[in-house]
Amino acid sequence: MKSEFDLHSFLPFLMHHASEKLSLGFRDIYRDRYRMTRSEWRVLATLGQYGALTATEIVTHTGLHKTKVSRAVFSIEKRRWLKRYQDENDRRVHRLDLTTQGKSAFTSLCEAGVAYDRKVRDFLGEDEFKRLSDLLKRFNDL
Amino acid sequence: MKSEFDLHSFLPFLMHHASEKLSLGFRDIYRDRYRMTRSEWRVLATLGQYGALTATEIVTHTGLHKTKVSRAVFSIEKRRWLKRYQDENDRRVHRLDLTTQGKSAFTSLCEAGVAYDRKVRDFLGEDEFKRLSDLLKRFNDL
DNA sequence: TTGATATAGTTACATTCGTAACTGTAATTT
DNA sequence: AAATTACAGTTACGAATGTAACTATATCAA
Repeated sequence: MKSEFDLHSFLPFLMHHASEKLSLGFRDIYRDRYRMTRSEWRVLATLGQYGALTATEIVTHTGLHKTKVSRAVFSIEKRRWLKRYQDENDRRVHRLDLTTQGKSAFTSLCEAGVAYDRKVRDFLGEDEFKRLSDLLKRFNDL
Repeated sequence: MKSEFDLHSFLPFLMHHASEKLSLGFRDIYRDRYRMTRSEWRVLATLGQYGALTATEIVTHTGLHKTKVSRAVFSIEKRRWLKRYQDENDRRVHRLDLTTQGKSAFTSLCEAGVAYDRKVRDFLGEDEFKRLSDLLKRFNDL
């Protein structure tokens, strides 16, 4: 069958491959160290970085589906890595805040993240790394 | 909490976002047109492009997990878009080949793929598009 | 006020996924 | 050739996912 279409040069395919390779490399770390899922890692990282947030704010920051956030929050709470505080003005809302344990897990994974980042930078080279980051950011506007 | 780590500049995160944006844009097409999943689309595209293959060869080409391929093949077969032919020399193996209907679905999606590709090219600009493709390909060696 | 609409977050359900175990066949070793 | 090992592909099962429906609360409009 003849065609001008080639799956292996199709950008969604290429991008997905690269993305999986990259994500799984880091996932091994948080999975092996803490048995965390990707959603959990992202929620932890967001709370670690921005401090106390509501679930909806986490959705905004991460782009995760709200059910994923809900479940991730529940499971992080079960580990006693975060606590909920009911908002006084709006009782639908819970402010979510990492506990000391949660913060220390976050710190530990941040270090791993920085190391992983360095590894990728070295692999691509600093210029290419920067170029790729900039290109990827453009997709927010697609 | 202070840290040199920033989730929003973390390459796995950036890449995953861009990848989802890109993949879902095209997924809408094959999902709405044929109610296909991503695995099914990839299997179809691979068979369309390379002609008759075995399931293992599809795994090699696509990087899909073999259970995904097995299920996708089954479901494409159910639509009568492919037929199996048992290999004469090795009875474990099935040669998978698209039917006329399968080929015509492939052709139709190829056209959509080319159009989508053009849209992304226009968005990024030809040079940047090329640069991005090349960068992504490097991740195969990571 | 009351009724309608919107929002925060959770839950139920059906679908999809990955791991591991399995079946059947082929290749290799003894 | 019998026993072992390797491989193609499928299936069972538990975990994760997305959609849609739901609960509770807040906001808006009449």
